[in-house]
Amino acid sequence: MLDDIVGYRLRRAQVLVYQDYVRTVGSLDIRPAQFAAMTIIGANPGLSQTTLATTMGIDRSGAVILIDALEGKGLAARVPSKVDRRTYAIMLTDKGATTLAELKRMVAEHDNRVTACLGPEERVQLNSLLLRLYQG
Amino acid sequence: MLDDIVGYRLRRAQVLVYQDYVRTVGSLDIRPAQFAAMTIIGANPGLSQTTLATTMGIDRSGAVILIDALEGKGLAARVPSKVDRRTYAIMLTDKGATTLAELKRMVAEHDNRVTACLGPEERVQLNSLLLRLYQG
DNA sequence: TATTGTTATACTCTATAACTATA
DNA sequence: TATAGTTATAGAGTATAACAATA
Repeated sequence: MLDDIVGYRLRRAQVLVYQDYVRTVGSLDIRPAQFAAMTIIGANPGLSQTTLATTMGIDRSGAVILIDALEGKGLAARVPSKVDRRTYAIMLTDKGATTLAELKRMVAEHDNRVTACLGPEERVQLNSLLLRLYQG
Repeated sequence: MLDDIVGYRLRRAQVLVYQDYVRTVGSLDIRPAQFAAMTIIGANPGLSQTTLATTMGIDRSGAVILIDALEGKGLAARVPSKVDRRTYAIMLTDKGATTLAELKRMVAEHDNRVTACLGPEERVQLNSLLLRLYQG
């Protein structure tokens, strides 16, 4: 009965995947949301906190906390914008870029392990079905 | 980059599915975990709180809070066990059984809406792939 | 007036550890 | 001693609302 509900399966799968994520990158102590933020900053250096927030689908106040954490670890930096003195350009530090590269390796390994029970074409299928679920 | 990571897609899909769940059963104010608990109790009347907890993969203390909430709404009841005075037999009340039946209809509708973008055989595929993800 | 970043606050979910009463 | 239920507490995650500085 519960097993026929997509939300229930999504949650159970996510719990398991999350546990493997923590086991994999636990030593670095970078949360999934922090990894997502670092990836987005790495691909869009100089973006504002509000842009980061809307990209991640969270509130602006959440981006503040996220950047606070990354800044506290020396992984990201707030650079005052020269065109708009209300905003910061968010950048990865050198340490942040190095750490992100290492994280990407670890997360790729984690992703492979977590989907090890699926064949190559099944992984593609799963990703495509999930994508359609949240893109309509 | 993020879109290639199964954990990221799972989370994004789950957020969307959760929002639709809240919109669907919002008026009843029954959380997903509470619905799961009610479903399990309905299928296994008289089970103990510890059994419920292990079935749901949560801590015993979490089951206490869950049953407290259901009891507070008059949906479930703790019946003292006659064979082991440490335990309670957890039951749905009549109101709980009625509410569960209504919830199941609403959740089925919610599940259909959320997977409306998929064809019938794609829904089966998604459920099967998710199941294999957390069953190995 | 509107927007950016910020803070304070609160709420949900969940885990851990210690307690009690029973076994 | 081991287990069931309970409580207190703490942590992560996120949202809301209000504020100052700037546009």
